[in-house]
Amino acid sequence: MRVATWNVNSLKARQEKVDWWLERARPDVLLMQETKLADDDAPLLTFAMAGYTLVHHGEGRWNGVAAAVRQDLPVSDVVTNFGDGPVRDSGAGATGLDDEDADPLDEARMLAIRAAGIRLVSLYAPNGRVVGSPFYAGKLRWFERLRRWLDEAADPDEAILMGGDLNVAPADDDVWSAARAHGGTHVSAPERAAFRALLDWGLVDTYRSRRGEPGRFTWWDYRAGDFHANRGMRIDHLLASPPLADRVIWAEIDREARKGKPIPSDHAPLVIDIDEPGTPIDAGWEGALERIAARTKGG
DNA sequence: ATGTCCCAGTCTCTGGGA
Repeated sequence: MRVATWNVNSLKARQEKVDWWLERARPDVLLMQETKLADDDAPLLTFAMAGYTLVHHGEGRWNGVAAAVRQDLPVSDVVTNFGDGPVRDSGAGATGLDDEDADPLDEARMLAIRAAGIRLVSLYAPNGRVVGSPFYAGKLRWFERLRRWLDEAADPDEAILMGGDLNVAPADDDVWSAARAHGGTHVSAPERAAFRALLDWGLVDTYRSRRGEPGRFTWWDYRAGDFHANRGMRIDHLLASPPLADRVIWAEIDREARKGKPIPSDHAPLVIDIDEPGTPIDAGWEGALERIAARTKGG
């Protein structure tokens, strides 16, 4: 079982890159964020042609979360926006987040489904902009709502996998420079406490549980050659409940997807393989590609 | 380096967000 999460920074602009990556990595499930599409514009046919069912929760110009699931895996139990009702339309006429009444809990940032016996959640946490700003306060409120949803609607003894752009670098090893992180967000103590509250509930940071090295990031600013200088942050995560976390045999960030033309997203996909305990762990990405190709061929 | 990319509307440029 291969699951990935990727902030695509506009699914419309990135369709070709996403198609390429689905072919490259052949995930069973790809969780996506920042699709920037209304549900009516979700490219269901394009994903169907690639062999995937697309479940989409969007609002238009901003945000938007989705899950692409291998076509032969039935999808059930769809929940959007923590079950709190419809999000607001950010399309024509909307003023965006500058609206004083804007609340990230009214935005398309959460989608849960069940597939392959796993509860899968695609999450796009608010950016927060500047520590102490109303947007930062909204970010922390959103994390409180996420934790409450876990408390009320989920169970750490079941198979649950939460993936997404959480816009938090959990530790200093997860950022090129904690002192220079933009606006001080993503690394502040309250944000890291909000992340830890998810671990306290019972979730495991699957990437960190399998990969100890510092300086491995999922996001790099487009500007100033930050990607090539590896000035980035590890802010996209796959958090698993213990029954799943114990079976994670491999975790990787695919930097290849952040390179080349057409212009990629500013995030790279994070991917994990879940298999029987004791399955040998391949050294790197190419080995994992070979493993998935062999399994695909063998049925 | 105020550095780049996305989007929609004001529409071949601008402004907001990341």
